[in-house]
Amino acid sequence: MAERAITLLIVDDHPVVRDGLRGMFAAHPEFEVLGEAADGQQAVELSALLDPDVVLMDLRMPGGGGVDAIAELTRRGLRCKVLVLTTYDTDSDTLPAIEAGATGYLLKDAPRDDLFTAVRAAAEGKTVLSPAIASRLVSRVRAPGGEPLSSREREVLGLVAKGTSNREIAVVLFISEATVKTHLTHLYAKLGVKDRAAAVAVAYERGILG
Amino acid sequence: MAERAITLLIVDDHPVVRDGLRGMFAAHPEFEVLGEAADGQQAVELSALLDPDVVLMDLRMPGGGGVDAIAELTRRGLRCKVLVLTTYDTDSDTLPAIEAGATGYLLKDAPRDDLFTAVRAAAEGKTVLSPAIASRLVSRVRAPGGEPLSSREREVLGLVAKGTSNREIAVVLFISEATVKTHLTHLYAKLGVKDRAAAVAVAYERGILG
DNA sequence: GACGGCATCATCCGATCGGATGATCCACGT
DNA sequence: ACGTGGATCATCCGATCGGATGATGCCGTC
Repeated sequence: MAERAITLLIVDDHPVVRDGLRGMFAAHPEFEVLGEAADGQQAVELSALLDPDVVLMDLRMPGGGGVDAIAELTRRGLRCKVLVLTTYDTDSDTLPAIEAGATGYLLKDAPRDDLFTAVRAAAEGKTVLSPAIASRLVSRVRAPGGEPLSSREREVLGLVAKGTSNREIAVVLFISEATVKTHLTHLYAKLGVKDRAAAVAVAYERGILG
Repeated sequence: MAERAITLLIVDDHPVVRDGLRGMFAAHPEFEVLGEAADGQQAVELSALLDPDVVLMDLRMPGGGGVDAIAELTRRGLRCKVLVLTTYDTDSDTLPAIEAGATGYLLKDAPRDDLFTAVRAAAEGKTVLSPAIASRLVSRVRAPGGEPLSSREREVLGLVAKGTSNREIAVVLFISEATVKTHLTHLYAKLGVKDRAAAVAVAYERGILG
């Protein structure tokens, strides 16, 4: 053990959380916190500059979402491992984050020791998932769940959720009613539902609306 | 200043956040952290035991939601002020928490100094709302928001959200299709919408579904 | 005992939706 | 150059929905 400290970058828009993490890791000689970032952009810049072993990243942040930041880090081929530290397991970004290249995914309410263990594992490139997340993942995989909606489909869906009729949607979007219906049938298929009410419900469940 | 330290109780199910807050306030002689709790029950017990000036409370917690804890503190007539510290401003519990007796409502991503200011204000019994929360509140108040649905109406609405047709709902609930439609028109009126899709959306927004 | 709220049911009808089908155009990547 | 996928449009038709209107029975309250 303790050949060399594992270096960290902490990314979170909440000062409280950054302090908590910093304090927690600073107390262990096994870890070294190189810096903190408050949004995705800073995270990418500091990762390139400081070259940490592990990036502890919150997903929901203003000014450059965490998922984009992870994708950018992966694209640049940086060696750092990204450990996503999120608050709720209901995040609709779970899968995208892992697809984007996150090494692990933990809930913030994990016990301290789990955090340390996870960071060590992440530093070695191991994938670490908190139990809640893991179970969500498998259920996702089992239930196809996943086809993403096109931007136009999301737009239509948003109007549907407001009670807009197909004809009205057509007017608002400057397209024909037929096209609106096409988008609807497509998004029904993608969401696995058969009417607009259920589509809205699924959209809220998955965080597409809300 | 500094006649006596403002005593605090920290309630949050996330060790990380508890550490962050504790560290932050411990660094200021103006404050004294009396203890920590990880859920609503502990919060109530420790509040009664330690009699803190201010309780810093997260809303979303396992084993006894924050709102219940606040209501219980109020019911017991404890003198402590509850300052709700939540992560997102999308919480549907905003209003219930304040109704239950919370003195203030802050987002966790507030700057440190705002936090200190808020705690001081709360200790004096002043109401402190973060700007984002405040604006949400006024919009809620302006939009009457409020007629509650009957249990039968909620039942129907839940099935609607699953994509169930009126006829199918009738079968499931052992009532006639006409009755289903009656419930629907009633709940449309109460929610201020004109079709089932919008009803589902509003239901999710208000936390009736989800 | 009258009244209001809730749940129940019925009928009628126009408006809207959802499914099926087939077609054109454009952008993007191979 | 070709294929793929998104966005666009059209037409037809049966199914479903939402509105209007009116009625009955139950229950708790004043």
